Amino acid sequence: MDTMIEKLTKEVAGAFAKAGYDEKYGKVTLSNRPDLCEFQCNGAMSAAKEYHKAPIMIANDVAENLTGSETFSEVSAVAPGFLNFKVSPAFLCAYLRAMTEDEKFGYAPSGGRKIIVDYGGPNVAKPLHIGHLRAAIIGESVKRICKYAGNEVVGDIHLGDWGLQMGLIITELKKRKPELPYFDPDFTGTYPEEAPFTISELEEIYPSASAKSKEDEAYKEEALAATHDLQSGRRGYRAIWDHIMRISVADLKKNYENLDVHFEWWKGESDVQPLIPQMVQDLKDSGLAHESEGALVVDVSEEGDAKEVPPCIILKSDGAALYATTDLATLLDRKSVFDPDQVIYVVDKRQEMHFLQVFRTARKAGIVKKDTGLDFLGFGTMNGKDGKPFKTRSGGVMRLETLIEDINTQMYTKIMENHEADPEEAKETAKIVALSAIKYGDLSNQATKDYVFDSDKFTSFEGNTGPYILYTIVRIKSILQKYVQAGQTDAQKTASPELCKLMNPEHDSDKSLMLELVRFSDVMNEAYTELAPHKICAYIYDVANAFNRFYHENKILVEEDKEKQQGWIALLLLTEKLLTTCIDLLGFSAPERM
RNA sequence: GUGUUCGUAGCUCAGCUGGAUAGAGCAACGGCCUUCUAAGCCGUGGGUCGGGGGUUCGAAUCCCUUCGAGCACACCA
Repeated sequence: MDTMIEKLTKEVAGAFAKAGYDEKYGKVTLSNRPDLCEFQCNGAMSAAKEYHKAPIMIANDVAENLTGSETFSEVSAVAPGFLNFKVSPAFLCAYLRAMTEDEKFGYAPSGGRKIIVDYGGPNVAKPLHIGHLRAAIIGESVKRICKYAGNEVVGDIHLGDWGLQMGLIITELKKRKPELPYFDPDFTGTYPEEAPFTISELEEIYPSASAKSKEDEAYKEEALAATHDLQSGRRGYRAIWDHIMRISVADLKKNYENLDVHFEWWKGESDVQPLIPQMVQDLKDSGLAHESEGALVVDVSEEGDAKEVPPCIILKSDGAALYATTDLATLLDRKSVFDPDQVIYVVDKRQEMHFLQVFRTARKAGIVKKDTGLDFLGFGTMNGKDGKPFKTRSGGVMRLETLIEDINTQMYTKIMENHEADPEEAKETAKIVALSAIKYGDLSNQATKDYVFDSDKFTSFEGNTGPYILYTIVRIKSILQKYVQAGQTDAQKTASPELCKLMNPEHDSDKSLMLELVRFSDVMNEAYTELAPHKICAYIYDVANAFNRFYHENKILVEEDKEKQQGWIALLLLTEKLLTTCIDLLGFSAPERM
């Protein structure tokens, strides 16, 4: 099914052709003067050059060819050469009806590709902090958008599970509990199933070990050695590593679940380590990798670079692999197990250079197929109200759990202040609404920009916020529920045929709402091709505004004219389904009441 | 220093691939609840789109320049 814009463009392009002009000028866009028209076409002005003719004459020619069109109720050519349109109610209703009958409201993306979204990147044994929040929120939404666009998509958390932090933990554990069998090189029995630490101990062990290693050179040496031993497969260390992983991953899962963020793959850096030696050998054999200042590097600078891109380091001068190496091996692994058409990295934008190097190396070396898309979706920093990176009051890094707790509590308090509510239900509702506040607050900004995390603003549920969107949905749900309860027919059944009853725009609030709903496919196309969740936010905000205006002007449940009422109910159903779909793509949901 | 992103109302942000009078929200002020959730709706005030040039019939948008801010610039991830 064509989108509204596509349909209109075809029609107008046809009129251009009929009038003897190139149909490429027939592009229709949303009006930016809603007081004058609903849609517009500026093609006559661009065409003026080619045909050496006054734009208004061209516009007039085209307008003439559109007279009698069933699509438009109004076509006018306005100086200097604008073509202004209003769509006919019948056409609008037909389109809406088609939307209600389609599972995706007429959205028909090409889809069919295999996409990996890489959006986690937490380190095991370290608690999630607010630095992980944006990746999780944006990545989850991008993933859902790509899925909705008909692609086979997997989200990969890409755990940091192979670095020095592991050696540090092992070292510290050894100091504390040297009697454990893991440290006895001669131990040949079975290691205990129970881990020698809990998650909270683990979270305390790492920072303390990290601090010690910075002061104590010998300690650091030991940790490095332990890391090396682990990586070369020392049995006892590997067993500790298994414990760390099990405990830490379970905890991470719990935390991500709380954010309604779910990964299909829980792969980590450790998974691809076995691929590295061969990959490095191949890079050497092909002549791509060469030695430079003691390190093994691949040159990736290209003609036309504004600035020379430093080479991609594959092995450090001591022979150790690093970040880029692991990322390349990960791409190799992904190719062999999933063969993606596109890999999207949702990462802090400060890593752009690194990924540029990795992408270029991957292409040069054939680690990805030629036509595999590699996209870097870099996001900006989350700042506090002072405009500086978000910190706790004491200046430390804030744990994600703490942040979420705080917002939940704030939201709960507000709900209870607002009206009487069952405390248990209010608590659940608060969670749902708080999540929408956090996510919408993030996603409504362009991902690439830094943004200010202002919890007062996000929880204020006024204006352009998640709670406002949820409130709108809840309002609709409430009416639909009452409509059904009032002994009317099942609301669902009245869904589509009645839409045509809406033709009569007595107030233009219902037509405005319809015009918003009809934009859905165009918005989805944009959000998908640009990987831009904020477009969906902007859209549902418009829909919510249009609905609330409509709601205010029309009393639905007491409407005497039953046909009109049914038409409205159908409109509500569509609005509700559409909003619900959109917030699901953003990664949150609506409660029944709030 | 080089590169890069950005600079829009007091604050936080939109502005679709160049179009008509630059839009929201917050904050300020004024209306609207005996009727479907007032977490709402309607209205008022608030702008030299950092400055300067250029391209164009037409620029917040494209190009150049300048000022200011963030970020990145080979063995960390």
